[in-house]
Amino acid sequence: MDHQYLERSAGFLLGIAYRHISNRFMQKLKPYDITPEQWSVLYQVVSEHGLIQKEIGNRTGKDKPTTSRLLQHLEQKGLIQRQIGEKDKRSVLVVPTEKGRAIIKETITYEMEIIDEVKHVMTDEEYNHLIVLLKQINAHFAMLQDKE
Amino acid sequence: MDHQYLERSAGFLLGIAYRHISNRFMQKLKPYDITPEQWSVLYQVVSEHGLIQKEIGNRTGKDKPTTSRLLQHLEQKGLIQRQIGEKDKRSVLVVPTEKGRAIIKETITYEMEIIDEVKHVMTDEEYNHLIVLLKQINAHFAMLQDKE
DNA sequence: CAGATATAGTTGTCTAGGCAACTAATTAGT
DNA sequence: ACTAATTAGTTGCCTAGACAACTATATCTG
Repeated sequence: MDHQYLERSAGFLLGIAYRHISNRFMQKLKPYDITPEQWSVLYQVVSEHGLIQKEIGNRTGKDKPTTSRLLQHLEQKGLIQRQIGEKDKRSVLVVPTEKGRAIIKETITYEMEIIDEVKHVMTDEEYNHLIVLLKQINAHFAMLQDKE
Repeated sequence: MDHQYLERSAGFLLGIAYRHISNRFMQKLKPYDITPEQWSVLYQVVSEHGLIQKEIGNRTGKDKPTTSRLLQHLEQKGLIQRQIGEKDKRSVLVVPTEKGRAIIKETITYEMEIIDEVKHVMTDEEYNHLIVLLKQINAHFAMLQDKE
């Protein structure tokens, strides 16, 4: 049994890379009392006003319970507000607070720094290719899920 | 604020891809009562007899507490055994049980199936390139950690 | 050799996320 | 219009993982 085998496994390497990048971002976000996952959700809320939770989950690749609880945390921290949908009363519309907007504005540069760090070990062209490949992987597995 | 921005973020897309692949593997492993993360640790234990926990953590990209608890789970399931190092009594040597070996042998094809699925949305050349890029990212961030 | 430092591992606490079970509101089907 | 099926969201339970604090052994240094 060759222990090097996993070194050729995309899933395995992807997990390690994700944890590295997430941890790096977390370090930078420490002064703002927000985690990378909370950041990605808050980012969506700030970028489009009044999204429903389902759509936020879709855009961030998170399931309903995870989205629900991340939003609970963001609400407790006073970064978002939730209101019941007027048209569809099952849904919850999410809007950012001023504090929420401010945090994204102040921290967006850190996210860009992470991208720059990744780009340090490859060419721009390679980075773009990486993005394309990751999107293709995500589209493929998202499709598989929907089929069920 | 453009919500499409995160669509260009490697860290963000990496997280989604990792979760997709991990979930897919988890489905396939369900009959064997083992998770993808436990699998990756067990795989290392099977591939090299008598590794210490630290080394297993290094090879799987996991920290000490995570490795410790994953091995606790594997031990409870009777897939590995732990023994105190003879030379260095701080360390714990990990060896697989017959049951542990058997599970890896029976499930290695599922891991290969996942790789094949990923390869369905790209060429072999692109897959190889993806692996190289991920390794470069991992090497970069691993280096940053060691510096501290 | 003694005291300081480093290393291997464990445990506690918290967040993220997967799954299942649940409520409440909406839409389909007859 | 009424029941059935679907959809949005929440909660509980479990695993993974980040961090800090801790124990115990090993190594380094004066």
